Amino acid sequence: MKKAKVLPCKRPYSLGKRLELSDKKKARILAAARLLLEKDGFLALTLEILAGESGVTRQTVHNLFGSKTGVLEALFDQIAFSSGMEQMRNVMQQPDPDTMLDGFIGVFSAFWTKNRLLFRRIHGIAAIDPEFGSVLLARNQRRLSAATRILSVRSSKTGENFAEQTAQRVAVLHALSSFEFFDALAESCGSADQAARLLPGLVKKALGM
Amino acid sequence: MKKAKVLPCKRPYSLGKRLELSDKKKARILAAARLLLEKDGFLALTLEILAGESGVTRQTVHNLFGSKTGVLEALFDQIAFSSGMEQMRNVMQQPDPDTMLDGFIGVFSAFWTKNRLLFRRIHGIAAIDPEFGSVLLARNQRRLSAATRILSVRSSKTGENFAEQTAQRVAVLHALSSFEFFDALAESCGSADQAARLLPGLVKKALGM
DNA sequence: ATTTAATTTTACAAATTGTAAAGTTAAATC
DNA sequence: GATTTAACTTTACAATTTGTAAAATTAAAT
Repeated sequence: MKKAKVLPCKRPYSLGKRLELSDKKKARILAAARLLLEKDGFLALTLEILAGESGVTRQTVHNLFGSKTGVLEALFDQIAFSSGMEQMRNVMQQPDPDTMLDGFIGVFSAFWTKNRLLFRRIHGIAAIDPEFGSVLLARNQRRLSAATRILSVRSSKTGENFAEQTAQRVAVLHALSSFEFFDALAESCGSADQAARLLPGLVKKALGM
Repeated sequence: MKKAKVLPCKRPYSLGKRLELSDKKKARILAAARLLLEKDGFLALTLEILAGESGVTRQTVHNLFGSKTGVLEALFDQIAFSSGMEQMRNVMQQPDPDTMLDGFIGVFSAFWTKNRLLFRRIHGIAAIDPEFGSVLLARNQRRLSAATRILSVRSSKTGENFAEQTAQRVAVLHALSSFEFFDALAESCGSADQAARLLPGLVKKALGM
């Protein structure tokens, strides 16, 4: 005789501790993904290895992130929204545009330094995979609008209000504060710290300040 | 009765026309690889599709290039050693360092402009795959030594012979003449041509000239 | 004790890269 | 023109990896 399958009458159920555990696993997976990505690169990072390093099964990775690129997008979001970037708030509230500019450069130098290898991989993925590339555009956009604001405020304060020149300066500042340039400069200098020391003066000279 | 298999007594054989045909196929494959790479990126480029577009079988691609990355390395070599770069000879033979510098910037601006999408992909692959990354280092090295020469000659002519400052300038010039910076600047400006127009002045200001 | 849902286990399909062998074809040589 | 040579194709197969799906397990919530 079959056991009659009882129809589940829905009962309220809050996740509580189970959600905590799940979040911890998510965090472990992202941490492992970061290490593996930095160490061996995107091609060598398989979900099998990632799951093994995280202490879960491959299917759990799928359940939590949907796909391989899903893991990377989550990792990118985690980095972008947390460590180091919250200081941009303060920077953008400074009254003096020169102080803003220094803060802007400083925050991004620190950010690129801290996450250099990871961003190199992530930008690499964006460069080879147009679909993933769109993920980065939003971030770039925010840096662009910050650069625009800084230079607009400055040009209105100094009175030199040529729209064209400001647009050109914005482009230059945006390019000089990009990860790509920072990484290239750090490579040329021999260290990210040296690049961070060089950058502020370089930017000012390039902007003609 | 079996046909006795005749032992091949080696006879001289020069490839002649067959080599030509083979080279044409190679060229067709590389051309198709470039288009596909630029259009859809590295992940979407499969050997199956590449073979189809080139009018050969997948195994022929393997025979000619060994592997997928083999195709890319061959493509990279083809670009790096041919189109546009031969002008660097002339540039480096100029007597005046300022002329050299202008030529240096000009040649690379044109080179990056011409191969922008392709280099974006190639640098992307290098960024995600450490093994492939080493392929780019040699090229970067040649640009670095050119930058070093230009600035050394210049500092010895102007008399300002501080080794430290020259080293710093070399690093800056190397970073400002990198593909990564050019691509970022072109993105900010809206076009590669505009970036190419901006770059010479920017470099001079950044180098304090 | 029962219900719930996260996680694991297990199984499978599809795509892709890579390898290998036999057969085909056309150029080069005699 | 017949034979040799090697590029190329055809065909087949193995390995890896991603992605999907269902049942079984487990531990938390009720």
